[in-house]
Amino acid sequence: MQFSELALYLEKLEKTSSRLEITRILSELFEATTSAEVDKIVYLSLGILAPNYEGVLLNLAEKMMIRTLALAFNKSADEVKSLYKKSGDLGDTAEELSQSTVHPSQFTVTDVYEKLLDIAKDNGEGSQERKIEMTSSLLKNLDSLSVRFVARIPVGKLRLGFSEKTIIEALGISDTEYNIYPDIGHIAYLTKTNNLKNIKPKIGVPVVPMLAARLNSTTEMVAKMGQVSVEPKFDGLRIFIHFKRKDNIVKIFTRNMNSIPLETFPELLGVGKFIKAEEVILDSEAIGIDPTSPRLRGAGVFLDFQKTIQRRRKHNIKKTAGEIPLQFQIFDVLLLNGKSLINEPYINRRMELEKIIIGGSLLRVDENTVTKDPEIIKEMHKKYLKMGLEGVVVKKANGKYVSGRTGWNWVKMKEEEGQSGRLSDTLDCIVMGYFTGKGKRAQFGLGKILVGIKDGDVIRTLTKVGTGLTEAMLVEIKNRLNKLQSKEKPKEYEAQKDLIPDVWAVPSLVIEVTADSISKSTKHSLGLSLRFPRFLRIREDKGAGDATTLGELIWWPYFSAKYGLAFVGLLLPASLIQFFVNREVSRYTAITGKGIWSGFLSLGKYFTYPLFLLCFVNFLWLGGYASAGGTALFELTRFPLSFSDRGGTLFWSYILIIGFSGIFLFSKIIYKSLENFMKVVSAITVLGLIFSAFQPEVRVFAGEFFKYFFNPLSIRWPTTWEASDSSHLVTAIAFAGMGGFLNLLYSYWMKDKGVGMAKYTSKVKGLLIKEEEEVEEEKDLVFADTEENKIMWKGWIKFLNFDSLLAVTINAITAGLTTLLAFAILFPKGIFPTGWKITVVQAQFFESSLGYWGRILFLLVASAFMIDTWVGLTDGVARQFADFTYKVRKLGKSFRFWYYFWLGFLILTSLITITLAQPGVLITIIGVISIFAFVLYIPALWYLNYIKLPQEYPVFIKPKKWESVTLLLTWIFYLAIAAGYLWTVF
DNA sequence: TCTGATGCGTC
DNA sequence: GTCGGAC
DNA sequence: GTCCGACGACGCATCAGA
Repeated sequence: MQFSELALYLEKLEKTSSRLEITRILSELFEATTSAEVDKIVYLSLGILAPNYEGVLLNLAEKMMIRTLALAFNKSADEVKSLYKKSGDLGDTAEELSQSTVHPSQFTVTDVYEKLLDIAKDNGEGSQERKIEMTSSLLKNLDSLSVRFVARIPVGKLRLGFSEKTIIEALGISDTEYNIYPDIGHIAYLTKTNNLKNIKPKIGVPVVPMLAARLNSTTEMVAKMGQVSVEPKFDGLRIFIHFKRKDNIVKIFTRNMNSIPLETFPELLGVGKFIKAEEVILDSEAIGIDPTSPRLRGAGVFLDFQKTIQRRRKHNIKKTAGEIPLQFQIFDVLLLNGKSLINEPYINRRMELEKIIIGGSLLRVDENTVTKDPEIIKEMHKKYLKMGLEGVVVKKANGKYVSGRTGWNWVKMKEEEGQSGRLSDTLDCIVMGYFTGKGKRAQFGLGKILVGIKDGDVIRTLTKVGTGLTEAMLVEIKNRLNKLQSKEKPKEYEAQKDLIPDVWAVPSLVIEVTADSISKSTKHSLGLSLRFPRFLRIREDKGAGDATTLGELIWWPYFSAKYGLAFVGLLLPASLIQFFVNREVSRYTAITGKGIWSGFLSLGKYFTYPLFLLCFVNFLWLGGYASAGGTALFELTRFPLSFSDRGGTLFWSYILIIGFSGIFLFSKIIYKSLENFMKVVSAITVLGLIFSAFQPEVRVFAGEFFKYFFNPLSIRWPTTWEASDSSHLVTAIAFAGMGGFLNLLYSYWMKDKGVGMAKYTSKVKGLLIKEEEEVEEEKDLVFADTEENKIMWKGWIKFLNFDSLLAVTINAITAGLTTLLAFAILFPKGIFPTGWKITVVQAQFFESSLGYWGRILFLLVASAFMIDTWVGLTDGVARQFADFTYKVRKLGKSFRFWYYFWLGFLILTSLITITLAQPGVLITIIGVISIFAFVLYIPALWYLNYIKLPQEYPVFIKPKKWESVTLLLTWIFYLAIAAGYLWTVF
């Protein structure tokens, strides 16, 4: 057949949209074809030269075709490009160009096919030029209509409205043969020559894979499929393994029926050792495993898709295979010892699988749950998401292996019911410009849009979006953007050169976008991008100034990361400034030997009573620390299995609280045991954080990070501000250096440490420790103005400064490191921890550097850290309260009585309050109140230490002038924060 | 020998 | 991979 | 429900050209 004749058919096909009509025309075409050419016609009309698994590639596509057309029709590449922009189709462009030239010779279909095959075969040095020349001479010798279609073939876009399925229908056959012998050209040939007979899957020939439809309602699943098998969905590569023991044949195919050379996955060379059968075809998902993780019962820790895909390579295989070992999650068997299992019910196929697979670190049969209960599907879905997997695949229990996505046999579910993407929040992005569409989209003049996010004053590209747009929306957006059109790139935009849209738009239009996850990007100027982005809607209510900023993309586990770099600059001053408060608190105790509340009380009840009330309310919520520890333990143990996050957290929190309350009973000097325990826990935490921070993936971010860390002046505030944001920010500032009422605890720890005059007062001991002498209220210990005392005083002050500075510095370091890690690890992955998840997510810091055991270690340390904080606070607060009540009302009870009274009260309160809210919320309450506490009591500290005590004690204890200046500045700092907070909230 | 452009294939 | 349009 | 064709990010391979 002359190619020109085929072209007439193709033109007719292109014009018709009805599939019935297309099918009719195709059968007419096949009727008119000889059996010798039918395969070539089929291939060419699909834009291919051979079935995928033969790996015939032209290596000539869009850009090269533009050059080809320029060469063939004597135009400049720019001229071709601009025509292409307009038509959106290189075939149409080629046709248009070819009309002005003569086409001397004619080619048959076979001629064209063979010439293209020659082009495909060429490679090596100079091949690009030769390919272009060959293609160009082919086009020059065809009539214009043929040129249209031949030019489209290399680009792989025939746009005729049909593909394999329709061809099969046109051939008048069922798809069963094609599905197990997916060479459409050969099938057409066999049909034409009446040789198509029943065949079965064959080793070395791929099977068209069965795909999962999507549904995110579990009840619908059960309604459609009845009894189902629920299985994890891994984020790896779909791999078919063909194995024949005789001659040790191993062949591998992908989802698209491409064959992969066995050298790519050397671990499969010896796969026969793990298969108890002579001959099998297995369906599986290959997924990379973290080689540093221990393999518990053979199972490893999964790497993400980006890592796994690196295994698909030709070079450096050995090294990469060591870094990214693959685990094959097997879930189906299609051929077993010569018998096709395709028509067996799924459950039976699985039973066979379990018999023949020797599970280990190479092959593993997916775990599954057979059920009819939508709730159980939901539970499994939740569980697998928690394990870091993609979701679930739900399979009809008695379904056959049906190639393609037809019917409700396999169903996948990624996101929660009712959600549109797996990202926890949708993003509001600024539309930076648009690209003219290709093919069908060309008529709308817009095919996709370039979208970005504000990063300070600059707007950086995040992703292109082209899916999710209806045709009406294409038009709508185009019209809007034309009004916002800008000849040049707006100067606040930053975009790399292969991301220049056809039309720039001034920042104004905001759209809502969703996606599955956030990935690191080298292509987009933001350094991040979206996996599977899709358009949701135009945000009519938002202008460019309201769009999501870079800072809003993360939520620092310690309340700060939500503002990303914008917050970082505040961190260092916020942690260090508390030094001045700590120092005054401890100074008072060192001089008088008394707790700080005694000092406040000496100032009068009208000041102290309200302050105490505030303090009292504040510490009702300290159970938040215990429940944060509980979250970590629940995550670690996953026990009790059936409990929700909340239930499990409460369960472990109660165990922790009750367990650790023992310290109060048995400890000789409570402060000592707390501090020793804390030392160990802190050391592990800090070392782990430092170690994690030195991992290469974190180091990359360090430069950028520290620039902001040490230069608070470069803080860029997020443009949107919600009341809850203010609370988080204020809390972060308060906690950066352990602030608010917590600073007052210093006084009591100093007392127990016996610093200064406190060494002459008694210490609080455990309830069950026999006490020779009752702990009493402190005596008034005033020392004389002697040279000896002066020297002693200098020593105390040195110690106080050192101790306070040490505490503040450690806080600053941990806070800084955690922010860095959040920025480097959580941010790129798009993990925004909230509520119960805060502690758990931080485990990823350790996991990223120390692997599986790092995670375990972190969760253990985190729970220890949190419960220890709770114990420490409960003890300290009980003393504050006891100090206060003992002094205020002489009820005839001892200090020790009041201490244990408040201890009991606080433990009880913790047990109750942790049921009311998540740990994050509880801790936020403490943080916000703390800021106001500073404003109230810093002046009181000043009065006590700078005015009152110098009147009663020797003059040498009077602080220096500049010290009162630092205290004043500190007070102003907190005053400003508190005022700012009130201002944004109200 | 390195880098950018282009193509192809995975999800 | 996601999504919308045509049938 | 089915099929088709718009569109996404990103990793590796190859070739051209500095």
